[in-house]
Amino acid sequence: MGRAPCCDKASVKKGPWSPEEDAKLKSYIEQNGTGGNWIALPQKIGLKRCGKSCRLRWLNYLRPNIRHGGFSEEEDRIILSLYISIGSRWSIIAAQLPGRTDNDIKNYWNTRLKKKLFGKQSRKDQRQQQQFMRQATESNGMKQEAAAGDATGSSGMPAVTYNWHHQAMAVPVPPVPGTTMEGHRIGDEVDESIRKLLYKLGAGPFATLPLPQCTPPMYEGSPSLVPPSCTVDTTSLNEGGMQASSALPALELDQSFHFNQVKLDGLDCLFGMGADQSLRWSEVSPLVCPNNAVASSSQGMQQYCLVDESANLGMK
DNA sequence: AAGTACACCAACCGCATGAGC
DNA sequence: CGCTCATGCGGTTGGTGTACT
Repeated sequence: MGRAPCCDKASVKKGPWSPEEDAKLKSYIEQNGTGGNWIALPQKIGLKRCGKSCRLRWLNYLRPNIRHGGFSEEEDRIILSLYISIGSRWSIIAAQLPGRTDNDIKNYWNTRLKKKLFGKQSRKDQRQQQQFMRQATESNGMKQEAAAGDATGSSGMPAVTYNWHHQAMAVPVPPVPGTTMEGHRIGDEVDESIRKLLYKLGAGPFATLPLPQCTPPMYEGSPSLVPPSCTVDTTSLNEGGMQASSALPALELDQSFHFNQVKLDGLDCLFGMGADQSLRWSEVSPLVCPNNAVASSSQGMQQYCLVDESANLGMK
């Protein structure tokens, strides 16, 4: 026995929204709000749409201050950082990017960012790269430094490539750790309720954005480099195991990492586990941890410093 | 020029959860 | 305490436009 449908599918219109429908929905909500009942809303305004569909349309397109497309490097970085710490919880990630919707971020991740990160270039990107290389060849006789110079992405040229392997190293490191393009620390933007939600959801110590806290593999056990409560030696991940220092309750840590292991399926290579070992922490770190871009990679120990948020949240 | 492949993204679907009764 | 219903969320699909062969 299946679940009862949320609306009568036979009498409900599906597919793309027309401008008239958009206008109806938008003007009604702007004047009256949703009334706390999405199911009843389409009937009230004479739309032959499912309530869920109305809600989605409003949240993703009609709501004020929605931005589409044109993700910045900074946004890329935030998305990646959050994805690494909490997985595919797009609504939470979206909450950190004003004007972005979870659907937008999800689409962006699935269609572009993932490829960018794992080195699979889209044809568009390949073309951009080829075009650039042609131009460079024509004008400069293929001078290497010309390409390297533009790789920063700061000149109006398309970045030399969107291939993550190149770009990660090319991403300019912001002057202030964890600073967004508007000059706010990301941590400052985190709504308290979201923090609580993250904690509740099992993100636990991950509830703090990793940007300011993560430490590159060059760390070799110096306590002075470790922010308070707990650390995780991810070298054990390479052995298929997980160990934690005593400061973090083992169960919680296990759950957190179980969650992340599941959710991060496909990100294995970030930890040197994947078949494609071409991605190294030194390449990832500038993107994930701009403040720690120093990473000289080869020492093997990937150290995440986890801040116990529970005290901050008044949960202890 | 036509057919095919690919990229992108809007929208749908179904599950999980919480609120209300 | 259990049921029902509405909402929110993440995964997936389908349509459309564009590039390639």
